[in-house]
Amino acid sequence: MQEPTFLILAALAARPLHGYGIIQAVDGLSEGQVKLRSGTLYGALDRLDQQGLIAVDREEPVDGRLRRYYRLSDAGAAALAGEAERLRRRAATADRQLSMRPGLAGGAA
Amino acid sequence: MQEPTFLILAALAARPLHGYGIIQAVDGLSEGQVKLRSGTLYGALDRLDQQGLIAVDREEPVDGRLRRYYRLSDAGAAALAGEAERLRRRAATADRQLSMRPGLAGGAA
DNA sequence: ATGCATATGACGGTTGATGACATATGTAGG
DNA sequence: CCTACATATGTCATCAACCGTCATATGCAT
Repeated sequence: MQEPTFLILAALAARPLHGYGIIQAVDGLSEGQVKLRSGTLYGALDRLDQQGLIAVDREEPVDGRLRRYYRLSDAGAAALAGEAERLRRRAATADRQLSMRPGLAGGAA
Repeated sequence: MQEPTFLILAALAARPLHGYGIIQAVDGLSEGQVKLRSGTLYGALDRLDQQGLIAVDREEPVDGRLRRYYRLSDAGAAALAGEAERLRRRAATADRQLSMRPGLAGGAA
């Protein structure tokens, strides 16, 4: 799972959001590091919906246009939690390996 | 940076390795979760070399064939450390968001 | 002799992210 | 009034990275 996908799920975990709301939430969650493009977003939304990780929560007509809210499904929450755990393991692994790096003073070896 | 790339850098952090050694190291580091394909590996090796994150350490002729060892560069170590930190933040963000999930007993809200 | 681990590498296909574009309303400023 | 920007949804072509498969070759064990 890539970062944009991961952050979309994370954004939807707290509450249902519509497309533009997700873009803003991801911007906030990533401290401005990840600017989600609409191309990335709507493609990911379709994909995640098909995979059952998210679902349409409700549709509200605003200014004569349909605003679609998505929410995280139970499967999506599980996937997100699993991925978070995975990331933590990877980070720990990298640190462990870096501490064994040759030519480093203060190595644990 | 994707997971295979990340794990290649992590594998090389501890010591220089040749291609097949990296495949085995990644398998071990990921506790068998990530089986690196040779197609992924050699493509990533070329790319990371071009980016200056890894470098050829030495070349040893074994059985009439060249075995090429790569090592992590300083830039690669910095990139790996930065990415690890990034992963940790993402994991924490996801957990925080999940704890705010509606319909959950025991939410911190 | 058959098969498996070791070992390097190329090639085509798929997936997911990116960048650019199209479209439309509300709002603020000149 | 006109311009520009935030809000808002969506499509399309392209690209980067990964995946699966194939090709090739040696050493070792059965």
